[in-house]
Amino acid sequence: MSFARVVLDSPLPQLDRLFDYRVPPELEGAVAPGVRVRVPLRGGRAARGYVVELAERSEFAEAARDVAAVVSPARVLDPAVWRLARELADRAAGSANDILRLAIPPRQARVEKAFLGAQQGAPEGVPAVQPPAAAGPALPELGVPGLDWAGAVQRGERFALTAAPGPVRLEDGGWAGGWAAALAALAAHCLAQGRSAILCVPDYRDVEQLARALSAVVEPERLVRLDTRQSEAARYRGFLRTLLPQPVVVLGNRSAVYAPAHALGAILLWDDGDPLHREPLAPYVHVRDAALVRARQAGCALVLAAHGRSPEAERLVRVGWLRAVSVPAPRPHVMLATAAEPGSARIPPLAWRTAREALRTGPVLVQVGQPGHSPVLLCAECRRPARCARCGGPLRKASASAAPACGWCGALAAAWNCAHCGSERMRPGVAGSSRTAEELAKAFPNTRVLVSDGQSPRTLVDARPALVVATRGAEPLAAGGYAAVLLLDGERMLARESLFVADDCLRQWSNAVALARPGAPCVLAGVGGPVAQALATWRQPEFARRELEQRAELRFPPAVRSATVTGAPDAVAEALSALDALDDVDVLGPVEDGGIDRAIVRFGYARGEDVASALRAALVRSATGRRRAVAAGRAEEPELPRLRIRMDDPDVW
DNA sequence: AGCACGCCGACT
DNA sequence: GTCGGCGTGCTC
Repeated sequence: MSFARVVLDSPLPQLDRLFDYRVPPELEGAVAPGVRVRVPLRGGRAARGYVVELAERSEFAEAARDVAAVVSPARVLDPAVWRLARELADRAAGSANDILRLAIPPRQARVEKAFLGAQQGAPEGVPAVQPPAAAGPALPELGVPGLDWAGAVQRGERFALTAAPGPVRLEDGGWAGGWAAALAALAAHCLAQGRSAILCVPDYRDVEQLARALSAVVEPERLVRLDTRQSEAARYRGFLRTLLPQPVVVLGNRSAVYAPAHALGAILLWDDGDPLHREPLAPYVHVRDAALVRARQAGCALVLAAHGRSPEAERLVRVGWLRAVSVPAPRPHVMLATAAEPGSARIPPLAWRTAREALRTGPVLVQVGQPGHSPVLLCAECRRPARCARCGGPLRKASASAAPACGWCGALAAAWNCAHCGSERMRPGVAGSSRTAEELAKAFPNTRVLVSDGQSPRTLVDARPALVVATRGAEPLAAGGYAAVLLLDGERMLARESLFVADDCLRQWSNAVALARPGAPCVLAGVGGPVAQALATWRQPEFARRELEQRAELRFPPAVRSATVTGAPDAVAEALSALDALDDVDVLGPVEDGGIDRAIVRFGYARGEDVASALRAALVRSATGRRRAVAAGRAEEPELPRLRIRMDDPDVW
């Protein structure tokens, strides 16, 4: 008699552990580690789950019931992925099962059938090894001095890589960012050693770009894409492909970091500071953290590559976990144009001149902060937001010629006057991308003006002169690079209330500057101070280090970690009391908001395990303990908010 | 989540 | 004496 240890597919924290089931004779052999199973639960309920391992004996031998069925023979839960899910869940005070939901795409029966059919002849559950391909493409230069990459893959070394700015020409005549070519080369070398590489990039346009760069150096049948833009079927097909015992290059977004790639040699993460790398689903594990833990567990190499340096990456360099390396490149030509009168000249004279000059030789990128026409209208006198007379909503204009209307109730603001100063005149607030485009079209009558924003992003523009107005993050690549780059609305971008604005702005400006051709002028308008200096001198790591030092003094992340505890006041108090005995832990709050308490716990990295396990235990207690603390209220009382724990939430700062 | 077990009030 | 109320705790 043997037993199957099963992880249940349930969101309940109290079920987040392994359950033992007997393997009935008729399922002997079919129940194998990694397969999806159906199992009974007390009360005639059926649950789904994955077999984590088989065992000869069990503590629960008498209580154990039989595995009900094997859903399919595909071994979709890789042992290494299970270990990763367990550790990440523990670190994030969440369920391993929640991680598995990200790691294993939903089953597609038809896709799986085709996959298993192709494995005919191989022992059950063990896919056939495909013959190694004939001599592949020639390996590209790595271009990172002092980096023994082959040795690094062997020894599992970790790096913060600064990529060279500027686009590069690909073999097929196309263009890609230098960063993409660099990462493609690292992945190709890893593959040449017979090891898999995982490439994680923030958004689908980065996937496209990197896929182009990879196509020159990796055979197509060795490349597996796992991105959010794919259909469910394509994603599952790609996922199953990574289960085969042969090295591949996995390219994708956040969840690619969990791919069960065979003989993993390296994890390569592009632009770890991009907010798209934050996982929006519980337990909210950042891809950077997942990559760090996985690289340590797998003993594989890790590269955090960027044009700049996130404070998190800088911290890892400071503590010696990452070694800083870079692709040598000339420093970009960045000029600062500080407006004489603050808020007046949105496009300073230097920027106009630069654009005019550059337009003779190629496209000019204009980065703006906001999409659309003009999101808000302000009072022309007192500069306060113009409000709807009827409902108090913000007034805006849908296009240049449209009448101002309320963004909430839609009422036209016919005879408007400012509720504050009585003025009858409005002026546009921040100009959006299309408004800037109109403005520029007027100023440069015989020039093409292209717009790229979140709604209709462009990926590539040709090398002919054009003004390319793009919102931050939606900048197209230009063939040969931009002849000039103008960074507008910097002041407005920096004015956002968040601890991380400066990092974020510097990162986005750096990425825009990196789209310029070598030596092309780039103008940052209306911003001074250390952030602007860091961009102009192209010394982002030093800025990151200063940020980190300041945050260490204030005890802000990433100098420390944090946990947000929310819920009913007594539940929050109970959870916090579990932390009393720990040192290097302090609590901000709790503060009350609509019957819900919220507290922020800060702690040093060394305390992470203790804090997470204490909070997790409190969460389980609150989920299993007396459900209705106030049993007296029998009617539909406003349901008590359960306890919620979130580790390292950047949005609270 | 759902369901079984368990310890106090009205009943054939 | 027993049936059943729902609070409490467990799920291999």
